[in-house]
Amino acid sequence: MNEQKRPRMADIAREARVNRITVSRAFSNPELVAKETLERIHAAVAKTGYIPNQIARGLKADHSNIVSLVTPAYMSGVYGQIVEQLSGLLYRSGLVVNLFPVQDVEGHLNVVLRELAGWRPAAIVLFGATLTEESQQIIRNARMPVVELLNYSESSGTSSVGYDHRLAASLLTSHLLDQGYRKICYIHSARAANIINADRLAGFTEAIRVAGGPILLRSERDQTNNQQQMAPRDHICGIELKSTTAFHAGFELMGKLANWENRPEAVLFASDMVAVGALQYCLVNGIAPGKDIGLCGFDGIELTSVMRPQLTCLDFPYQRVIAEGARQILARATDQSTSDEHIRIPVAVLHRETT
Amino acid sequence: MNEQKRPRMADIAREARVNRITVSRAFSNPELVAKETLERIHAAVAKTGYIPNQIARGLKADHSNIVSLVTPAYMSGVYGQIVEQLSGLLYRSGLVVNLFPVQDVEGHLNVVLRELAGWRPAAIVLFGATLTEESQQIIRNARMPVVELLNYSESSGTSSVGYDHRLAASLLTSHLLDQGYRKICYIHSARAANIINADRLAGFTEAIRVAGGPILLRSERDQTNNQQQMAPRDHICGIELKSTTAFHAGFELMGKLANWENRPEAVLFASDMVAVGALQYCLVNGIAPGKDIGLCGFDGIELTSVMRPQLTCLDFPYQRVIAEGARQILARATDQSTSDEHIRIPVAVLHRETT
DNA sequence: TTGTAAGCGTTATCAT
DNA sequence: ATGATAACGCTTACAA
Repeated sequence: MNEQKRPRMADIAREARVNRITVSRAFSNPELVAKETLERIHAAVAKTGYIPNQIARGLKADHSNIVSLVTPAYMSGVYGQIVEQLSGLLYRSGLVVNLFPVQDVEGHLNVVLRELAGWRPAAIVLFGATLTEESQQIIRNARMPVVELLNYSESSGTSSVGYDHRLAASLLTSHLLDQGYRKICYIHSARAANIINADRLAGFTEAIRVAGGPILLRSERDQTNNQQQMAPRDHICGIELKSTTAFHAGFELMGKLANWENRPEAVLFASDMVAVGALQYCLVNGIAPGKDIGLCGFDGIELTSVMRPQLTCLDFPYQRVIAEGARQILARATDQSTSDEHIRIPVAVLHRETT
Repeated sequence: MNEQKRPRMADIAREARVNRITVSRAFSNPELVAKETLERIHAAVAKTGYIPNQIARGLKADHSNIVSLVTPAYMSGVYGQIVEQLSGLLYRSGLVVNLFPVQDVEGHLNVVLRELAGWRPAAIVLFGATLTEESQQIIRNARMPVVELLNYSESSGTSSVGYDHRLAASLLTSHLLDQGYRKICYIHSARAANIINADRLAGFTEAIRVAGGPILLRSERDQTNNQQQMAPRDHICGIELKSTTAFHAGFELMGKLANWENRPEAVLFASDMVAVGALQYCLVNGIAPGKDIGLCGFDGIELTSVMRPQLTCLDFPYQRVIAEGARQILARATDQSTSDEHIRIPVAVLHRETT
């Protein structure tokens, strides 16, 4: 396979009886090349199936039209939509998006970051990754524009568009308290290699503390065959979940919560998918969400409004993240000197039927 | 911003008082470098924040450890899981995965393909893209290993691991017929720039024809504010849906189907998400799936088993796609001479409660 | 409008 | 164990 050698620019040049540089120009500045010459070149390209070597091009140019997004390996909910639309917008501006999925594994982020930076993309876009000191070093050393999306941060050296997840969690928790719920359980991922998760947890505990409530931690590492019984007064419950079974995890977890001696009055879920699973459990088992128990999602993926009763969650205008994000990326990819900008997207509680 | 120049290998060499080539070796063959020298080099790297330029490296080496996946811009259901796990497996073999999302827009695939091929990845992985003659040309000219995932194909020049979507659709349709359903409606995306969708449609019509039924086409371009009323005897209904509103689309479409004069006895959905939306409509509106109407999903995303009643769909062992896919990619990325291989993953109908 | 010369940052090959 | 030299395929700067 692949016996024949790949054609190079020199081959096109010979074929079209011009200098290599003219072929180069035909690609980058066709308006500078005579129409007839252009045609010969195009013919030669078509005939040989020439594909310009971006690597060689990049070596000289030291920039590319690729925007690299660093994302969680499993892109659930809003992530997928944001990537889809962002990619569409940037494409229209001549940029090609590529994603580097990061495993939730020690060190993977740094490996990816280093590799990616070595390819000198036009810009690096981060999706709620937790940046260790080392990660930040890498980013700084890369000396290329970095935009953080989804979480609002004021860290210098990177721009950001997103909302304050701490505040958001706090708002949702306060909402539950306002509705009269007292014993509130927070369900989040126990493996929180993600700044967003950490911020949300902080927001929850803060709101509970402000309300004078005790915070009782519990981490359930394996919710399928767990030995430990949950204690009746737990407020916070971290579950270690495979992202690919979030719905089931929510379903099963709700089963346990419902059977606690001292069942929580409301549950706040850091993941909409887990929340939907839990909602479904309630529906099947005759527990009326919004009456018998309060259920609250987070970002507000599409499903939260398709399910009946509809899940209370955040009113999060993620379209603004896309629009502002695209604008920032474009500006920074084009003009390296653009300075940092931090845009906070406002969120509110979308009070629906489950609370 | 980014004032200072990025350090290069020569800078490290000077700093560590060695030749450039020794620095190079320190990265690629550290065992050939004296321990002490290695330390000086590492110190210099740490001090300057040097990041090897993959572009320059690639120019000389003409290969990289990057595997590029060409995926739909919005990765729903199983796609996401496959990418996540595949990326994990390949990472353990020293390969870094990056995704190129393709918009469902004329020509975008070819733009992406050409760009991507120019970066000379170790392998190209295709996710159910419809390859035009031009796309195939590009792939052939790229002269690099190509693996098609998710759809079984026997096209030469690329390996493949997947199932036969035509057969699958046919199986599901036959299942519905076997259950006694006669008036069966098939709901699929009207914009089918995707070989998978085309195959599924073919499988459905084939099964209906074999059973002696008439095929009645209808394409509904805009299901939110459509002028045309659907005809009562339609068998096939293509809906043009924004991928980000699949659940709602299913919900609303089911509302229409349910109110046809001559309501279909069963509905086969090419998208699980649309199917779940439809199921939810039935639940809310007192239509009993499996009794009043047959509902059938496709791939079998997690939700199909969390919803009650559980959705009938395919029993699709996608883990095998991941395992076999990773094996093939690895073999081809490592050894360019590996020959084509076509693996057909068997599927069966998972008869559940909605049929 | 087209061409010449030089060099982008790395590694393969061959020395020492 | 380390070094010198010559590429890799393209583009920038300048020249004609």
